[in-house]
Amino acid sequence: MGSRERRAREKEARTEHILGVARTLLLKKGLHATTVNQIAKLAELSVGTIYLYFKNKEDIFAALQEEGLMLLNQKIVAAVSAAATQQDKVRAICSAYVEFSETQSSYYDVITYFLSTSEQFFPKRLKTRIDRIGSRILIYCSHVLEAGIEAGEFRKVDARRHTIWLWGTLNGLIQFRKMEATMLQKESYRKIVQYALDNFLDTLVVK
Amino acid sequence: MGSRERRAREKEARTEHILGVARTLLLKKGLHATTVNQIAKLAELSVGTIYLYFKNKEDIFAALQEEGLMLLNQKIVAAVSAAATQQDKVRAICSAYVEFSETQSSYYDVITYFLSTSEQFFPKRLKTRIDRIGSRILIYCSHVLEAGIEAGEFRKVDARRHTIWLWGTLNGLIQFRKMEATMLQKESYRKIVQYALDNFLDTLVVK
Amino acid sequence: MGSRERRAREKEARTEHILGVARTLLLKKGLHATTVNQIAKLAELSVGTIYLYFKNKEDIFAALQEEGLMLLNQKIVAAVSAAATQQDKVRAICSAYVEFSETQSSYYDVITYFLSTSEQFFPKRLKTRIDRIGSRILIYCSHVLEAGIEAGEFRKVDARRHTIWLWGTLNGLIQFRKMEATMLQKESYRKIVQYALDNFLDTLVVK
Amino acid sequence: MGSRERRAREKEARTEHILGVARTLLLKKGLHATTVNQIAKLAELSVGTIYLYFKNKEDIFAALQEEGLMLLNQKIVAAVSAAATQQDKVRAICSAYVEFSETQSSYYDVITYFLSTSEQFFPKRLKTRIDRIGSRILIYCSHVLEAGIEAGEFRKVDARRHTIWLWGTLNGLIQFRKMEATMLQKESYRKIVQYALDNFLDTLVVK
DNA sequence: TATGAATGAGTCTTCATTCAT
DNA sequence: GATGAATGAAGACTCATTCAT
Repeated sequence: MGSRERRAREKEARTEHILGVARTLLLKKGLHATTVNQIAKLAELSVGTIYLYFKNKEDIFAALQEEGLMLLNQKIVAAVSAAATQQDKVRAICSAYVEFSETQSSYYDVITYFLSTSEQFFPKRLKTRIDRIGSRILIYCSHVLEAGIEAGEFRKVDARRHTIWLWGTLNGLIQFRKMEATMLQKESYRKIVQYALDNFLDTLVVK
Repeated sequence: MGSRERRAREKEARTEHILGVARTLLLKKGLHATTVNQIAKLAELSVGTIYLYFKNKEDIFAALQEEGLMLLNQKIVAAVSAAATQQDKVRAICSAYVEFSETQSSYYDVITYFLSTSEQFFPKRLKTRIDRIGSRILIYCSHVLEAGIEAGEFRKVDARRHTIWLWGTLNGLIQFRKMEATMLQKESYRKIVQYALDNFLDTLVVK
Repeated sequence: MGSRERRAREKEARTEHILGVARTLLLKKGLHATTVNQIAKLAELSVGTIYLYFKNKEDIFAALQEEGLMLLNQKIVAAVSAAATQQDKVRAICSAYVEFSETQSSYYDVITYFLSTSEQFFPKRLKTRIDRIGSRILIYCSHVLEAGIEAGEFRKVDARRHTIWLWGTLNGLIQFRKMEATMLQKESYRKIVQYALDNFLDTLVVK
Repeated sequence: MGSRERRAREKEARTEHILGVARTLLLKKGLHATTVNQIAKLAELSVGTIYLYFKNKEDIFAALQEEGLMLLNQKIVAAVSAAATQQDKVRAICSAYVEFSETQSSYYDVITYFLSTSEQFFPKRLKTRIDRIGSRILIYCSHVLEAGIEAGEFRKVDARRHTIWLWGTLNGLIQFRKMEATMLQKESYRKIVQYALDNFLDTLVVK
């Protein structure tokens, strides 16, 4: 009987579908302005059905966030493995991150949306679960720097702090994308990121 | 007649008062949980009166943001003038910024709250007005770098880009404060900021 | 300024009005089937207005109950003072109680409705407040029996227990009114009450 | 073929099973909070199946009530047959009733739940069917009193009315159990029942 | 100017019932 | 017979905004 299997697959497909719609709405209208009724309508489902797949409105968005962080993690790991030198690995991380913020912009926005949403919406329970995934990524990137140091390719910096610095920088600069037209005066934020990365590597690479 | 004057002054005082209350509530409860009725009650005014001074709930929070940016601008200018060397001026900017984000955390949060809130809450009209104030600050900081370059104290970097890089970094790292307990593993984000600044200056200062 | 006064009076009138509508609906449809929307509609008010006068659906019905118990208390006290002999006072209590259950049947039903609604709907807080009013009535009735005993009109019974017995009996029998057509086979429950009271007094009065 | 038989037996067993679950839930959570989905889950059946055995949610609870009254009837008959004197038979009825209200409190509550629920939940059709079973119990008890009168053990009272009085009293007092902590001031309601019964028998027994 | 009672559309969530498989 | 996913009307409650006083 593939019936049970088919059911399971359909269930997952439906879940994905709802999540997709929710993501779209969240990013178009923001967290609070996105209502369950809207999600239902856009998903062409009844409200009740939404609640069959998710316990809560909260649950929907938490799922979205986890999904996003997982995906980011994968992208970074993949990018790093494809790179040869340690310096290239660092560049790869940045590219992966920036690219993720663009191609998966919906996910990226959801993540930062909640990063900056201090405990107001999410209960601690969900917050920490998500922070943990973030930590995993952080540790992974630190390892890359450490490897570079051990390989003699990088100077003996504080790997952890350097990583946090890099990450903060990326987050901060990516946020400026929304201001390309105004504050950046039409200069592509990507060029700024590239500029920052080059300078960052200057502090790191042994010459 | 000083009567008209007095009235104008009273009007402004009232406006300030409402804004103060709104800020308090916004930061305690978040944007959505702050209701006009609450503002009215805490301000010991009637709801109607609030609408006499502000067209909208939206308007209240936009005013809050402008106020905040103005204040930030002042702080930075003051900090810079107090510093002697160009390097100190840069350090002063950072301190001022981080301090502002802590001591005037209410204002800082309001600013970033909306910075990261893509057109969700504010109509474009308000957004650009705010970006413009941001630009002014940016330009001011660029001038400090340029002055340092001209003085031979700094290397011939791209002042504008270096400034944006710095600002992005600061913003990004300040956001991590919320994660001191989790992702930063109890390390003070301030130390991270210091670490980043030292490294940043390494890319800038002529040795 | 009678303005503030008038406001207060209007406010109370409105409250009464809502309570009246709520009572009507509660008794016609039961607690759960009575919705705030219905109350609003029947009261020709908007839902929001209902919530201006009552914090909760719960609050509405609690108010109803207290009102009812207060009224009952008054009726009993009045009836007792009008009676001459102790025996007459006891009869007066019963009459008052039964009459209350008929003429103020709405109130009576609300009271017993909640008496029998074990903590499911009301939080303890409200339950005990109401029980307290009930206790007051109970004590008052006990005093009548005690007075009769002291006057040598009644036998030396346990006044408190005799009172509870009487009250239980009345409650139990009044409940049968709903079954006049079926279980009582068309005999008026009032006659049954009369019969019970006569026999009850036989256990009490010194002959 | 025993097949048809077996099927009938299985059907009945299933019905009993559902009823059992429904009773459990009803008493744990109250009528309104008990949902058909819950019943299905606890019964390890699908919702659809529930609707195969019962037309309605209403139907389930009506069946529950009938079951309960049947059981009560049995208990009373059994208790009476075990008693020797007529007085003991009356005491036996009371004990049986009070005990039923305690040990089978689930059933008792269901019965009174709906007794006091004027046509709110049940359509007349169901109400009268239930009243009829109640009547049967009433008549049976009357017979006990009549037998006592005929035996010269009881005074020549109106057997029917005396029975209703007794029953009303029991019901009324049992309701007070919920108020042991408050209105009864920690005195066991059972003692009150005993007290009432003793006094009741005083009006009945020939001395 | 100032008030604050009133509005009502809109929020999240529940649940009895149906029906295709 | 049995399943359980899907429905959608209905529930309690909120809140930005208006307007008669």
